[in-house]
Amino acid sequence: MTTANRLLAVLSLFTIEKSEWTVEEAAKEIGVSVSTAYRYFRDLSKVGLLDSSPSGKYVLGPAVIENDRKIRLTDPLIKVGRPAMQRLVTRSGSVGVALLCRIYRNRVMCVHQEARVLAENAVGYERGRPMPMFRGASSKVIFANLPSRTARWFFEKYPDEIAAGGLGSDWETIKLNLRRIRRCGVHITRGEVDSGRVGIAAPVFGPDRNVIGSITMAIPDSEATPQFIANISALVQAAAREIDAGLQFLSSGEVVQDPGQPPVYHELSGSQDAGIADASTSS
Amino acid sequence: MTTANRLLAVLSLFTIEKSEWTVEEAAKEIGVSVSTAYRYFRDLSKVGLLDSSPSGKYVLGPAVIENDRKIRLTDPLIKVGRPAMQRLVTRSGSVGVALLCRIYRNRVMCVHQEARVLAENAVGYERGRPMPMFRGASSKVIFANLPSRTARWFFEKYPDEIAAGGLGSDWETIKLNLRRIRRCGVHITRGEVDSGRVGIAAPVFGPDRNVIGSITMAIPDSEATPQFIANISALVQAAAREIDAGLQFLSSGEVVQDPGQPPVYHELSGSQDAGIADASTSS
DNA sequence: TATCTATTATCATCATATGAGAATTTTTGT
DNA sequence: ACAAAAATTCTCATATGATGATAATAGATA
Repeated sequence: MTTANRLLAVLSLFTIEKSEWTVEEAAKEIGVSVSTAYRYFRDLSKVGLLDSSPSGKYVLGPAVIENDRKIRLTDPLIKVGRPAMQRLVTRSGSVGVALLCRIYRNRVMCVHQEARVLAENAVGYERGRPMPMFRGASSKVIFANLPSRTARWFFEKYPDEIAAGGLGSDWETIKLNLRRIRRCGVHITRGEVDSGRVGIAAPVFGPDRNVIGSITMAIPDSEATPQFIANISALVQAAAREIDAGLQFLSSGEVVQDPGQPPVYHELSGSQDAGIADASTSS
Repeated sequence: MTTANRLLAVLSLFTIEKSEWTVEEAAKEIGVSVSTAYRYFRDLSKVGLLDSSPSGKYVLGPAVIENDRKIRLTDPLIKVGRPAMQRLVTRSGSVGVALLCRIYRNRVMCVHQEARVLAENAVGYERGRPMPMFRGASSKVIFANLPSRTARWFFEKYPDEIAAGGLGSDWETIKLNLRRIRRCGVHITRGEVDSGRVGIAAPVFGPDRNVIGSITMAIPDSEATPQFIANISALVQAAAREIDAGLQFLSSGEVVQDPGQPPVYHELSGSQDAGIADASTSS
């Protein structure tokens, strides 16, 4: 265990469950002397990542909020995704919320949301909340598009969670289900994350053509007629292709700007029907 | 320069202006060998604070977003402030946006916003954006309530910015202005941060009775009749006292819960008139 | 004021962070 | 698909500087 690792381990101690740490607690937990723990806390506090509340308790500091703004404004995926998501919401009649998710530590995390009214944004995929890889449209559509050996690795490690997600208990069945989702291009789930909500998700690929995340529309059950779902599915897929293209553009080109609606978006619209047909049967 | 400092310095390299760094750039900037820089980048990436985009560029990583959620859900100030701000917005007729700000590195930063409709939240005090200490109601009301020697220190260091903020050029004048704001209990500015917006701010004090931040209502110019401003001023002050009391309660008591509306809130309502009268003349 | 607690400073010792370069993996161009 | 280039990790000898015990100070509490 190296110095840098220990320092970052201290930062990782701060969780939702235990958000306040004393220096002595942390010292014991990390396995380091109190002197050293004080040094770590001092250095982390100096850059604002920690903040000392009275009585020797420490909590996460304001630099976390500042960094979050930095990432909101500069992160390539979010920068490319935002305008595409805004268009998606508008085209969907401003009902529901658009979610941009990405892979994070063997889980899936929402990194941006767009909606006309944030009022009813009480969606389970809250921004910044790591979610399981095998439940909900946003997650499953990512899982299905992982390289097969990666998916296999997940199966070895989390067979029970995968089964609980309804994807099958043996590798053959799972492989079949994943292929179906992959071929479909879009995946639809009902009430898996939020009861009364339908999720319609499409995978987002990085410049190297690997899945890096997904884009999802979550709409109320009441709106989810087959017709409407069909429309949304097409729109979600289109938005995903926009983002793919935008990322590709960013990684190749030099100029940083809103890529708008790249032409590639229309080229892929032919696969929509097949996708929707499969999607409506995959439940 | 210690190891921990260098590691954190790397993280601090990532700004809005330069959000992508190669290992070699960072190595040169920090003054460390490329080998070491790679170690730093690897360790930071391992915990998700950095993320490698293709072609050797690094950007801030998803752990930043996860940490932001942690702080939203656990930070004492935000936890206490949120319900008070929701009440404030409701009582204000749901026009405008409530801002919770705090001191951060000689500046003022918004850490939480509440509004009925986030649509028109295009407020200059964006969450996570460090703002000057001498412009806008949120900032000035904090500055005015700093310990006098701290205020003095700011004067020595930033005389021009203070003058630009309209607080005076010589220490005597400044001291007078600050005392007026302090006595007032609330401070009102018009169009200092966002044109067409009026800011009404009150200081927030920590358990040790030192200013730690402020709470502000930003309302459209069109709504800002003297009558309405008077009402809002009282509500903002009340919200500030709620937060004070909530923090005091948190630091003394053990149980963590929404403190609701502590009784102390009504005791201070008598000072509203004086505060408003002064405020409307301080412009 | 006096008594805790929290935090910083001091310093000798040795663990380990560092830098240069080789080796390996990944990406890019054709 | 292959070759060239870039990115990243690995290796290792050396001395830098991180560490822990203790003392000193600051700060809170009563």
